[in-house]
Amino acid sequence: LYGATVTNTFPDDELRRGFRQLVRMGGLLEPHDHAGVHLTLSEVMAVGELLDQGAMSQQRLAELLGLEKSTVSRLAAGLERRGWVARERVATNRRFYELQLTEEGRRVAELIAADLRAHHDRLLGRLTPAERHGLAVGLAGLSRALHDHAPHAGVDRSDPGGAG
Amino acid sequence: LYGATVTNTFPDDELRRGFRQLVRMGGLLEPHDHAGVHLTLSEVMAVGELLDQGAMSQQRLAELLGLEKSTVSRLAAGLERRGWVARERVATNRRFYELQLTEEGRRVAELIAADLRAHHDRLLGRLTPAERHGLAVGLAGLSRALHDHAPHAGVDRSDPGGAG
DNA sequence: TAAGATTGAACTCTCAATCTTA
DNA sequence: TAAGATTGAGAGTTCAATCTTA
Repeated sequence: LYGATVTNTFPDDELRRGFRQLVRMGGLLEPHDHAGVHLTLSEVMAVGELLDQGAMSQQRLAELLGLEKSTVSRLAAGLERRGWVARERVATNRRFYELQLTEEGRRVAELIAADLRAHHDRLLGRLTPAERHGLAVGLAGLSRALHDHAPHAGVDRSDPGGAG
Repeated sequence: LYGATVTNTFPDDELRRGFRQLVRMGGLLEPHDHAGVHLTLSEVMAVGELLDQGAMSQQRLAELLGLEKSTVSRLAAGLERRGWVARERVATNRRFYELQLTEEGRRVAELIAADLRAHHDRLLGRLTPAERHGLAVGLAGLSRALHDHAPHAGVDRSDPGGAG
């Protein structure tokens, strides 16, 4: 990526604008209106995790989604209000909520999963095998590099030492 | 990516959660506190575009950033208030604002550019050559596939005819 | 009418403070 | 004290409606 001819002052057009646009467009997760019901991106992610992983606490869901516990608190309340998620205090430790898909919630989650899978199939079908392979390899590496560098990993994030 | 053994009901864990986490972590664009001044991600992008592309209208900036014109209106007002961007109505057509970095704005933008480049250098330095190559190839393909599928490209995403 | 820019309402999210249970 | 969950304030964004200029 770097090393090629650089015409712009800002770094790395491909990564920078590319990633931003990709996610802004929501192309990877949209559409999130499924079968007449509307869900936010985070709600789609949430029911997906509950479908795949089963019952869990709000704290655990927040970790999986990369959201604040306060956000998940409101998110879970919304899903409960719509009848897709049941929230029950854990008997042995009443600090915990146990989140679980209702029957209706499971139905919705499975519809979304099918929609999303079809969407991704179409999307990835437009890539060449080399591009699909490259994406898998490159994202894995990037994810690892970001994780090593993450704030919560204890790395100094604002070290200006290597500027230039 | 697809084609491998699928254990989860929701599609494509790698893409789905990976991308979401990547951007949540902000690892690609952070840090965006530079030399004592704070900028939002969108402000960083904005001064970057103005540095690279020169003067432009708010509409144009909104396109480049993938933001609504209303968002850019407030964003530009903020940058103007802080003395980094000059907004002048175009003489020949007073509907347009011409956005342009001030001298101070250019100084800030160049600092950010250096910070960001160093950050990306460190990040990409943690990837193997194969991963860097894969990322470039894969992202280019994904970007193309998303663009073909994008709403503004005229593809049937939500059938504008009856969506009211 | 059309196009660029602005405003107001609503939504998602974070952060800090607080409540509740252990 | 500690940990899970909730609440309130504030930021950034979108959408729809409006203002301004052509």
